[in-house]
Amino acid sequence: MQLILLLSFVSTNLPYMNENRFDNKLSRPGLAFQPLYKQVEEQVTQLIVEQRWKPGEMLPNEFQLASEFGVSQGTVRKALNSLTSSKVLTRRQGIGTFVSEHTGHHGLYRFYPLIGDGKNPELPKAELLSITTETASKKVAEALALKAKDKVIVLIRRRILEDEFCIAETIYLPYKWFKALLDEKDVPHTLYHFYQTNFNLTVHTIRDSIKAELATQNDVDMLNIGLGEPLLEVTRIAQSLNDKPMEYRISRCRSDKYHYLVELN
Amino acid sequence: MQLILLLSFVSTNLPYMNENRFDNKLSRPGLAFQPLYKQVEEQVTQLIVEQRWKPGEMLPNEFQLASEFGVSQGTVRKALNSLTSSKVLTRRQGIGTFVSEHTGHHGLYRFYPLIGDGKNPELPKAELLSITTETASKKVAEALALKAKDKVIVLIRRRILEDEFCIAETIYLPYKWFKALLDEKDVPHTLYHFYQTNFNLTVHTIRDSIKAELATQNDVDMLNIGLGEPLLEVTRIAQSLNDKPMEYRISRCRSDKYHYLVELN
DNA sequence: AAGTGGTCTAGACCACGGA
DNA sequence: CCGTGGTCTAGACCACTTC
Repeated sequence: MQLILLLSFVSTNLPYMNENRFDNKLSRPGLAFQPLYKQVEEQVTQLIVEQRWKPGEMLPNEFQLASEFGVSQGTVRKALNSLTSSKVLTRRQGIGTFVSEHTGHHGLYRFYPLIGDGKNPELPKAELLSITTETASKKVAEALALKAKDKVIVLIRRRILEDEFCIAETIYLPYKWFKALLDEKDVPHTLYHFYQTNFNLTVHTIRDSIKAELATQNDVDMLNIGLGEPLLEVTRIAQSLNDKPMEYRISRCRSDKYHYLVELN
Repeated sequence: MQLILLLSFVSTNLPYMNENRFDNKLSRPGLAFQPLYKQVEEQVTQLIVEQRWKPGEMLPNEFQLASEFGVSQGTVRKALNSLTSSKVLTRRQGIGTFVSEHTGHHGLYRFYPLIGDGKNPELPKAELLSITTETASKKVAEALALKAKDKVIVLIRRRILEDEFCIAETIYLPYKWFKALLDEKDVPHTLYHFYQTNFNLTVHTIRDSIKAELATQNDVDMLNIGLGEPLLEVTRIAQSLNDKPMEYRISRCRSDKYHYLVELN
């Protein structure tokens, strides 16, 4: 009898996977069920996408979020730590939890793997040569998950390290998200931070395919190198926080003094 | 035996950061203090290095490990999950926790980023051309953290994908750890699994530097390609579980039909 | 001193896989 | 059926930062 009473008390209080739980905004029954902490992760990500918290802003503390989502503080913590390990959030003891900014040497560098031989990583400057609008080619449309005749904005840049051209880049952006870019007067060197602050599009993951190529006449003109010299061609698809492709870029990189660096574990 | 010794060092049931804790083998006072779960991570890693559990073997369950290390089950769980995310362990619900094996498509692939264009990842076969012993050059000694005149074992291989040579590799291994390799009759295609099972050396992290190069006469002979064609040269340093460099390799890869793939997040 | 995230513990129940 | 890891909660204390 005591056992029964105890059980009924527990189930009203806050049981794990109680039926009441399914009335909660967070929980779903059946096959599509996700653990609560994953649901919290998704909710928080969605709220960032919706700009409830902007990059650099501080989130409420764990207990406030816990009561908002109707879960315990420990579950919120697990979700926040998971988002921290995927670089969406930054946590600082004694301070708070912040939406990561793609700025400085922490967040940005990891997507700039081209290093001068024997040197420390350094962010190159960029010289913007043109901004145009085109109809996406088949390859570009596929990479950006666009329809056949969708428009894209095309940027052509040269990147400069130590007063020397090192990379020639062609960048394709979906017109539907980036059309305001055409009116922009000053497109900065650090595009990913610019995307984040001006278009609310944060680069979350990238996929680089690397090939070796010979310098064409165009490369010679762009990079001031000899015809037929070997170059690294890096083809990149960048995905946003909600896993939609947001940038397609082809970078042709001098390889005589620079190398592409990867660390895996 | 180790278990008994370890248990004898463990002080009684302990509160968090109690003074008694500092008598525990796991805890250290002062500046070098590490959280308990990190200490458990290090201990478990060390025990794997010492072969208390071999690759593929199952560890004791969380409660047994907890009592052995004198911490709570939750702390052990945090340590085991962390080691799982760094690919040292593999956990399967309902089964147990295992030391990761560098085999099959799960553990091995992540270190083979060369993909046929438009194809799915596939492990290449290898043709071993020579095994020799040399004195390490300055560059090799530096990469492998060896003394000036230490010896290294040098393997030269060609790798084959779909009946075609795609990579020419030169591999340098510290003689002190790999000397038994000289007596080996059958060196298999999958070296990292071989290192793990025969030499108790598990590749944990790699660092690849990628450059574009022109095919030399040697490349022409090795890969059956045209002189002056562009190649990817991948220079790799592989580190073991205890972060010591264990392999230095230079791979010259055909780039006409293959590309090197990186995903970052 | 107050507030934050970080660590640690304890205990409950669930889901999976094998006997 | 049992044992495993997975999820969730609750509550304690520690360490860092700012005021």
